[in-house]
Amino acid sequence: MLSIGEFSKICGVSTKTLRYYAEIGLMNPDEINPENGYRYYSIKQLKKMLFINRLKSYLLSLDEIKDILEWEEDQSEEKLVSALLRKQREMYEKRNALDYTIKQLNDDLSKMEQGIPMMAYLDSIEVKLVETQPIHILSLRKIMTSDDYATGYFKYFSKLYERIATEKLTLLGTPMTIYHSPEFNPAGNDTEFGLAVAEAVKGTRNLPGGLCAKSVCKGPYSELTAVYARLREWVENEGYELVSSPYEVYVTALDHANLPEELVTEVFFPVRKK
Amino acid sequence: MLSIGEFSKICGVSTKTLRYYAEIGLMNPDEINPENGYRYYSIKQLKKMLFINRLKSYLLSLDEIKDILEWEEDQSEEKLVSALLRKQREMYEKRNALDYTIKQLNDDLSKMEQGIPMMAYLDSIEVKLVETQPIHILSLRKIMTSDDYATGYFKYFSKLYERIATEKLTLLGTPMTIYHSPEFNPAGNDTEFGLAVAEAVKGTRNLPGGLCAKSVCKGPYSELTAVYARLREWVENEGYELVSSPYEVYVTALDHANLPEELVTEVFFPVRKK
DNA sequence: ATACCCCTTCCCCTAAGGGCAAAGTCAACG
DNA sequence: CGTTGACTTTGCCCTTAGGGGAAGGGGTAT
Repeated sequence: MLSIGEFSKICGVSTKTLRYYAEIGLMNPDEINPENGYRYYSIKQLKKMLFINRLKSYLLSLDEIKDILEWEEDQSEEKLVSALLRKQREMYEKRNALDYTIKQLNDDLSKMEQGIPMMAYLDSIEVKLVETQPIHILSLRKIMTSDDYATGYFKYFSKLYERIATEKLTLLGTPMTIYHSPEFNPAGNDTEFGLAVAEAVKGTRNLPGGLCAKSVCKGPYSELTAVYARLREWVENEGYELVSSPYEVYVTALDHANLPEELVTEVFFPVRKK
Repeated sequence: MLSIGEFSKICGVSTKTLRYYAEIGLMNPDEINPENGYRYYSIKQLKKMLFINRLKSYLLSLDEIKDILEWEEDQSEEKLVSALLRKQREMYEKRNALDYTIKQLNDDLSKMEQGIPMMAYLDSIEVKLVETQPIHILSLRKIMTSDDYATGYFKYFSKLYERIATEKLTLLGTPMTIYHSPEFNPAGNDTEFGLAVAEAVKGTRNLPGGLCAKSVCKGPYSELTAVYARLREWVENEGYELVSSPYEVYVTALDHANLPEELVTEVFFPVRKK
């Protein structure tokens, strides 16, 4: 039997960590002296500890590792493989995200080398005042998190397209979303997915027309907030005020064929003169 | 002026976050109504918020961002660039680490496909009983964290080599480290860097010889713990006990020329029969 | 005046432990 | 046998960047 200190030294895990693992039930010492509470670990547990460390290095949480250790024996093999394959996918996604961020950072750095301030692109976002016509939209209203936004986009617009097809409605224009949430909430925002149609049937509602401040966002959706900020600034500077929820029109669909750099999104802020 | 909700919606930042940023002094609302405590943000702050978000996307901590915002104006430009270059380096390192982990994971997965359990390699680590001779070592004892281990390795062995050169001592064998810490501590471990020399001068100490369990670790240092565990297991199974601190001998130096896969490290556990 | 939404502060929660303190225990040395 | 120093225990607070929810007060449109 090994004292906690010896065990710690051999596996390269702090005693603090070992006590924590005992606390959360991930790995209990093989024996605890009932008189003084001293923890003693067996040689066999060294291997278990190394296994835990290996899983940790693959970015599994302690909870996930605990599950894996509890399967043990019966069908542990294939379940472990499937868990690792899941992590593998996560790691590839993580690497793609990291690569994208590095690319963005390099873009900004090369701009700064040319003396262009990082946020200069904001001032070059153009705003136009337009008059929109009232339309009928067939819509679905859902609470969406930004994470599964892409999934939801496909799912709900597919549903809407299906209805248009089965009910033989006349589609006008491209998909749009309207943001009803009074504030941004990472847990989910009140989002309306809509398609303009010629007919007014049940399930459609009227989207009133009127004066709008409009900008076009070319690029990934992550740059939309900049467009929002610029529009809001313009509204203020020109002496207008918002009258209802802003909405976006997707000129190019989010599709596997489109690179995020090629996306075109129009943003509308319904306004009136103050 | 924008209420916290409007501001939140436009920048895509939750009100919770905005209150938190005010709390830590990262971004205070431009105006607070003294009667009801309502926060009001100006249009100008939209740009600041977007800047903060951009820096956050580059993995800067809120503390680092706060520093950057406080430089503002004077030499902010070059300091910002240098901070971003530092982050760029960190991100490249992070990507390399991620790539390495992915590779390891893929190795394990392909082993498992062949029906080889993940931790099987442990049992194939060979242990030999050897008799070592007492030697003199010129050494330096330091508290080292595993992070700056590589740096320290170069630094301290360089110092020792320098002394050997200036004092014209006779170098015997390759560098070694001895682990004195009674337990593993992530904040730093009591590590002795030593070089065997023929002469006994001041600054050298005697490293007693004797019976040792010995294993060889081929590969990166992260696999050393497995060797430690295997050695400890062997010591137990064969009825020996540890008599002093284990030590490692670096057969191939950690050098830019060597890939981690090519490193060879001998691990010695001084033992005696129980 | 009411209803409903919006805003405030306050407190607890996260993952994976680290730091520190007070107190108890063990083993070795004299 | 006693003491010292090393080792271990529990307990409490701290970390990042906020999220969740409660309790209470304010704002405004009807």
